[in-house]
Amino acid sequence: MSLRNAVLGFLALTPSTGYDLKSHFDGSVRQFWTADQAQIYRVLGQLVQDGLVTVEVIPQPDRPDRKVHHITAAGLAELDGWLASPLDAHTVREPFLLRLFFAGRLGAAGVIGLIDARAAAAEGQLAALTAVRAQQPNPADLERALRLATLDNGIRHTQTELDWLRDLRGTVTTTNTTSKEQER
Amino acid sequence: MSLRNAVLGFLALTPSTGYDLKSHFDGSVRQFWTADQAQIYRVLGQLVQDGLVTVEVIPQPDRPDRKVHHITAAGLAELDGWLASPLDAHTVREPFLLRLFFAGRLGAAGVIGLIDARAAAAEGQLAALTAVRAQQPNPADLERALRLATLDNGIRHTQTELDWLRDLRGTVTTTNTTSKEQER
DNA sequence: AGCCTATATATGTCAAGTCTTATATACGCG
DNA sequence: CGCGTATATAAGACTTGACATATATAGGCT
Repeated sequence: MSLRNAVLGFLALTPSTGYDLKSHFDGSVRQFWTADQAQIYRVLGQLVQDGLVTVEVIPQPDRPDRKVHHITAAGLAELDGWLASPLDAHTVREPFLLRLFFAGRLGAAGVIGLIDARAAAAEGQLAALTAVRAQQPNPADLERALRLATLDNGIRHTQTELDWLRDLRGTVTTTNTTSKEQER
Repeated sequence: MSLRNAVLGFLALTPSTGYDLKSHFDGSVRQFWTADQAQIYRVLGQLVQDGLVTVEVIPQPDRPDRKVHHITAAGLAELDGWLASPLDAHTVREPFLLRLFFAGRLGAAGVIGLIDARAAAAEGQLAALTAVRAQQPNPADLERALRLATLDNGIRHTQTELDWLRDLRGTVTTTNTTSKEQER
């Protein structure tokens, strides 16, 4: 359901083809939302049927015609309705935490391996995000400020994850040592 | 696919019925993983078919018989394989960030409303998590340390979210003021 | 010469998860 | 006395999303 609204959101910014939309998703919201290409086209079809979007066909000689989708007044209304609707408690899915929860079986060494792998991934992501962040100019308006904020959110949470991993690594080492000593 | 492994993980801790498993999911990993009751039963069926789990039927006079599921050696092997497998980059879904990305249309006042709603939810969650955390004894072994760590992860990220929201609130107010002054 | 990528849309299939309903009994609350 | 909750399992319908594949051309890389 959010994909539908996200597509409306992008179309409110600028009319786009399905192909364009896929680029927009991959380019600017990838870190907190992904969209499947096939799903985008299906959603566009629904939006047209529902009268929230109109299609302008731009013929191209060599390639498939561009079907540029424009948001309608009804579409904007639905978008605004979504933006202003109450927040629904969304169910988080963190596969890493799930694994960690059961990872005691691996023993301390195995857990350290998991932690380090996770930390490496987080370091990479932090580097990528800060690199993107460094290229951003100071936001001139609210819209840009918000987009920048979503980026900062990712950076802060990634940093928090790294901090937590560092502390956990220490704890696991200590706990393991203690446990070994108890065995003696 | 993770649900399958999580079920194996719980069964490795203690034999359980589908009903028990639902309670375990809701009770201890709810904050980072959810499981649908119907899905749990379907997964249990698959695990039995695959020989990773055996069923012990305990008749009950009044109620439906308890079908206690026990993990097999093959099941433990599969669990360990999962625990030690490389981490797959999981796609994050943050509906709030998606909304914020497009929320410029709402104007500063509307965005502040979104931020405050999110902050209220996060405050509530932080209170709930810290309350649970306060009841936990110091972990005696690795398994308990890891479970406590997943709780700490939630607390830290929730705190980070609150910090970010506070800063964002300030930024939105400032940006809005600047923008208004520019309009004059 | 062959392969990959980019541009552009579309269908088919499958897996996974969500929601609803069904069946049975017992206990506590108002 | 009815309603919700707890105990227990299970099937059905439905939605979403993920992945593969098809079509068509052009340009660049190896």
